[in-house]
Amino acid sequence: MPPPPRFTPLPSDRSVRDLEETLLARWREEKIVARALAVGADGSRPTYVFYDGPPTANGRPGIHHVLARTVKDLICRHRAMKGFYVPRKAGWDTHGLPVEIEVEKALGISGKQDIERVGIEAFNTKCRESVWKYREEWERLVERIAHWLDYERPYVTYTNEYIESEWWALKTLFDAGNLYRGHKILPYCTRCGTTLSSHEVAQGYADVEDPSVYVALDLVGAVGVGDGSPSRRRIVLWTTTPWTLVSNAALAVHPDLTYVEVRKKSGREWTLILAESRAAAVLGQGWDERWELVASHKGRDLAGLRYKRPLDWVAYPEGTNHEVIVAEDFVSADDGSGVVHMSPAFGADDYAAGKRHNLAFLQPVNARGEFPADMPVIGGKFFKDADAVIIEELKARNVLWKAATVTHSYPHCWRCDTPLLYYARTSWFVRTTAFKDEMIARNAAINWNPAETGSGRFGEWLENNIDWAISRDRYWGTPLPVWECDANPEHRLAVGSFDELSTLAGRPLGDGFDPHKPYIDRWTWPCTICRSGAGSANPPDVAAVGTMQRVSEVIDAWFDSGSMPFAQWHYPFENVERVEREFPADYIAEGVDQTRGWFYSLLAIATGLGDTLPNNGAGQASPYRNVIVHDHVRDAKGQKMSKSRGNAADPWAIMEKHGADATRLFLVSSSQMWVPKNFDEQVIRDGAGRFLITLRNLYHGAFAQYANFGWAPSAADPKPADRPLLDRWVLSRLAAVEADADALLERYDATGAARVVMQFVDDDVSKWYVRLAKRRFYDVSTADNRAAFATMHEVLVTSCRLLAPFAPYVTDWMHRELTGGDSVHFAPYVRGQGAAPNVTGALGAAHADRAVALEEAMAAIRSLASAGRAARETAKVNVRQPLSKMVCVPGALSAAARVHVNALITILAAELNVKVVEFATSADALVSLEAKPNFRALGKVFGKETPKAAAVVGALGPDSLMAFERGEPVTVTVDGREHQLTAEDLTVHRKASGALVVQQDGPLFAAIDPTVTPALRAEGIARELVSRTQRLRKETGLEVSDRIILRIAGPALVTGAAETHRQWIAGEVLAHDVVITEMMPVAADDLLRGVTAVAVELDGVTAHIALSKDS
RNA sequence: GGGCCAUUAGCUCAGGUGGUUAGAGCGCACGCCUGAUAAGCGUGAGGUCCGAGGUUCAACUCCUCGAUGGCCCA
Repeated sequence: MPPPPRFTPLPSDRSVRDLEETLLARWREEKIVARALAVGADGSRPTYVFYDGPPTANGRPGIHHVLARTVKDLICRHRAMKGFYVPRKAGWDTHGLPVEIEVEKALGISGKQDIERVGIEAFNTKCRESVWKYREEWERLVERIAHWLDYERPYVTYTNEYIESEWWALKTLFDAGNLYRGHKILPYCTRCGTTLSSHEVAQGYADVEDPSVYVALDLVGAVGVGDGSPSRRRIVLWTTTPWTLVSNAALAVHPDLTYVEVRKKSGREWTLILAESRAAAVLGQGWDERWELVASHKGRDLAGLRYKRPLDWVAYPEGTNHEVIVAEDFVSADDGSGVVHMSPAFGADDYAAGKRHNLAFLQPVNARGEFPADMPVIGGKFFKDADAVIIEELKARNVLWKAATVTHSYPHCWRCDTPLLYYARTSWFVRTTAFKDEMIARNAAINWNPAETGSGRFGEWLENNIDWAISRDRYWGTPLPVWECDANPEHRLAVGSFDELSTLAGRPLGDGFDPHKPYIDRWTWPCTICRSGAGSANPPDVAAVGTMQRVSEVIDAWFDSGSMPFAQWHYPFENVERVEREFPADYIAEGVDQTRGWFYSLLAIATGLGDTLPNNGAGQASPYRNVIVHDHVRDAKGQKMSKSRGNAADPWAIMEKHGADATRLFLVSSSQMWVPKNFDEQVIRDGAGRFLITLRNLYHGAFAQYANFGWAPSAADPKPADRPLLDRWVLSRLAAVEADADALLERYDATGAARVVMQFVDDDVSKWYVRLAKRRFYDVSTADNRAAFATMHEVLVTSCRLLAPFAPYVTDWMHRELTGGDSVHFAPYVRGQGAAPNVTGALGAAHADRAVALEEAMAAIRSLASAGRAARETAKVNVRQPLSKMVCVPGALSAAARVHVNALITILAAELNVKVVEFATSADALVSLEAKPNFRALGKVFGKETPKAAAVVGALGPDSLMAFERGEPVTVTVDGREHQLTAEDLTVHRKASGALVVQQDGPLFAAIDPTVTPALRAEGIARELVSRTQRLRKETGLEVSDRIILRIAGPALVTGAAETHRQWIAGEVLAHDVVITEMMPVAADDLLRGVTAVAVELDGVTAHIALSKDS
């Protein structure tokens, strides 16, 4: 058996799926993820810390997770290749409302009463199981898309260790006075029975149609204006929540706003008061024709007037103020009537105004959002459902001015879609306003990608920061570790560890200690403060000693995730050194929706904890130094993906069809991370998929299948400096691309990096280098062959490394084949990378292999080739027909590049199949000179006269231009103004004139002489014959190395050409003998001897060729 | 209702500080190659740069006002 080929073939029928799955199996076998995570863990490398924002595993992973994980993975992978130790601990978010709601659904129950009936113990047990529902699928997908992170030892937010770390944090905040209980108006979900934090509310805005109701109320004890006679006066208020009128306590006007009092001209007996600027909106266009102005008032003058409320179903408490007009700054004249109805229990502004004016506080809605059953008309109704009935009632009471509807954005519960109720509740808060400035300062130090998110969206959010409502009146969450005395709630303390709890309670934790509800609420003890008599003037009274009982709340799951920098390591109880080393993070990446979520909770908690965390004193960094914010994935048409629309892409189907490499590459390269991405499978296939096919073909088709004839890297390969210019050019480009890709990744521009490498492989390598160097791979023995192989090998190996973060599968496969060594993921990202990681990547960096002038020259050659081909198309002479001459101008080049252009001219000649390439000179009759004015420079000199000046410059004749080129002074006169032209003012272009066929590309041009002489014609025919013969060889199934006997017949034109180029033809087609005849005698026995013959049309004449294998 | 971000060829995207004929890839058309062939390559046709005003000698670029889409806030 022959030895296996050195470079395993990668034929195009090897499916992506097979390749990736084979590799995946190999990775598993090698335990490569564990190995990758361990590199440098011994302290041999500097650390680059990544924090994983924990997902919940009670939902299936979707395609947007593939995007998120690709972004996370590729930066980490790059930094690991750069020589860092990159710890990447996976995490699971396991608490909170989403989990509870899933369990409610599973149990077929809804609401807190149902949960209490099931029992908290049973309910929480279900929750604990539920969070792992899709864990297996998650882990499989993460593995399949090659997101390498530590799932062996993930952090899990419900574990005792994690919770204990949070207790420590909460106690730290509590002891600093930054955790407090307050009574505030908070957005509240009546179905879930809990308040929501501002970032949760932000998730749930939706456009809804609500009533828009104007109500006209009578002023009480009013004295009429104008003639002074008593009359009825009415004031118009506006609301979109008619149900809150039940608890109306006051009306608010803006003190500085002008209000008009008007009477209908048709002689009604009453007047109407409303904001002047709203009159048209409330009374209709042209209102002043129908209404007369009786008086106008400043808002502050209306304050103190009394009115009669519209609905009187709830009694006002003794000693409160009610049915009074107050002046408040928050009143807006942008909508409504400029008069705002106040209901202190149901609005934050109302509540604050209520405090200021001692207004009656009516809260006739229970925690389920229902009115009391015994209330007239709306008894027992859900608050939102009362609106219609109340409008009817207002009509009946003759106080309704008008009712319409308005579509506006209203907050809903982000989990269950119930409209939220702004409701006065008791809740626990983190006093983030106390360290708002510090958060803003830390935020300023974060490298946000894109920058606008940090300065804009997130920055503004911080500016408007309010205290963080962290408690939830729910069941499955980290319990708030605050204990309160039932005799005196002022006796209150936070417990910061389980040991402390054990000590306070005076009993051991015992096996199976669980800090969750309901168990934790059984931990009580006699209040030590009562016992010591502190806080009381009286001596201790043993009978009055209260019991310390935990408050009932659990905390916001966002507090869980925001605690992960320390809680994932059970800090400060364990792993102190680890956290000292791995806080803060160098890098995180999440979706825009996390701006007010995880991005905020990380910052708020870390800032609040200050120097109780390592490296985190005042003025220190944020908990993350760099962040990439990615946008959402939408469907191919730009629609939001959702289960209900049925347009959500299934990541598994995508993996099967396109593979992880193509999917990742598409997600990264098609557009920046931070713009919404349209997920179009067609684009995956045509873009990233196609690119990967090209890469594979370069490996297999252009390199491996020939290298396997006997090339392997060795000292016999010429040194780069001794290789042909073409090789040196592609190596220079490689070095440039390597530096650029690295620099772009260093600055978190993954899209830019992917594009720069893809562009190089496709354009420079495939379209140019391989096309020109192709024939050099057909043999393996000469120095020239070895140079080509060595160059191609270097290009492929390095390209694999550069692409490894984006397409980890195929690059690893190829890299192993090419190097015979280890996985690409353990290779250095940049060649010559020292032991110390280099993070100072600069675009266009210098490199030993860079030859900038050569790159410049080749760019010019390529442009000329393109112009030359276009010229041939114009002349309708195909490339196989040799032509005598091409005349060109390579444009403005540096002197160094000019030297290279001369050396590269043979490439141009071969590419365009011309005998000679000449450069046009000014003296050349073929060429005329033309001035191209530079508006930018001329504009500075001539200002308004620029267009005239440009025209004058453009009209300069050849003599002037030649003089200008020689450096002699040339002046132009515009409107009598003289100006001596400088090199800045214009560029001189050469243009072909005469009979040549010309194509121009800016300053470049190429002109070909289309004349086909008989000799050229013969040569063209010889080339055609070779081409047809080659095709025939292939059709016949000959091996590329098989020798043949060739017979050619045809008219004199054909035979003459064949005769002239017999030697060359024979060499090209590997013919031992070329028989040239006028006729093609096909003897009967020819067929038996394996002769294949065809008639071919060449350029208008018919020729016959026949070949047989020469055995 | 307010704020932010988009809007450039059929599609996906580039286009420092305003400068003359706005680019690329894909797709499309036409063609080449046939020793990368379930590949490879070339040429070409496609654009009122969302609209309307304005500033300027000159606007895709700056300003104002709109439109559409998205995100965020109240």
